Amino acid sequence: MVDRISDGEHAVMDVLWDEAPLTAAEVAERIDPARGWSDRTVKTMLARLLAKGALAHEEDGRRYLYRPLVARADYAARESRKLIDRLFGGRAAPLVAHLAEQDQLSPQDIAEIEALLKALKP
Amino acid sequence: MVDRISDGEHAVMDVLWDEAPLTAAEVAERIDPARGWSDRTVKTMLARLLAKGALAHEEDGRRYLYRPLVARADYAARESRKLIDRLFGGRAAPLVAHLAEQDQLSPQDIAEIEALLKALKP
DNA sequence: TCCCTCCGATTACAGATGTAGTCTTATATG
DNA sequence: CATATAAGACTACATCTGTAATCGGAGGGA
Repeated sequence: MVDRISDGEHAVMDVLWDEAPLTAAEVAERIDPARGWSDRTVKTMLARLLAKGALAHEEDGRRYLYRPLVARADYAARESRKLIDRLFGGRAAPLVAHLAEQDQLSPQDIAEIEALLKALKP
Repeated sequence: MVDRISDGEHAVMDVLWDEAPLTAAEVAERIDPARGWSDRTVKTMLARLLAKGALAHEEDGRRYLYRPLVARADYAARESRKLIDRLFGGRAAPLVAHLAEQDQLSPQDIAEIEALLKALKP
């Protein structure tokens, strides 16, 4: 049911992934001010996310409390897979290789990833 | 100038990243048949990619030869960075951690990445 | 020479997206 | 009690995308 979360919708999900449930007004307060959104825009995003099943809402007096229905990790997994499929032939290693070539890995990143991989090995 | 390459446009870029220059008809032949596109659709994509500066074309008699202006690696870098910024707080290590947790790394991936990282270290 | 065909250019049109504005209704306040 | 507000519901509208169809001109065959 949750087809695709657009970039704008993602900003709303981000807020609710950090803290939920929240009212529409509370979500609007927490949206990255850099977007310069009016609260109407936030309400539109909430309505669209509800319609596509990414959020649930429960009544709280005469307003709603919104809560995510998709987990951030699930969404991240889907998006990562799409990127890897589209750009790296479906395999993760070329993505890491790519990041490495582009110097997008700090020494700290490298250390962390090595530790991770070590832990993964049988 | 190359703002965003949509999913459909990406299918066309993929063909031209593999082989260029090509005529519109040649691109159409090479598009993944799974898309079921008419050649009109391919022409539309070519026109849009031209307009947004992702392709160049040169005349060849009464038709054009198209070639990419953005490199696949550059595009991959931009898209990877966007994903990492949006979903992983701008750091690559959590992405790899995430792939690991989701069992999206095969033993071969792990071996390859380890070798890569080893080579990166001073 | 005249028409058919193949190409690019232009136009179409519905659904998604960004970005709100207006309508309706149920409280809260004077 | 009457009315101003504030929430959600519905509507708006331009742009981007997917997916073509149509128009107009240049070459090639009859």
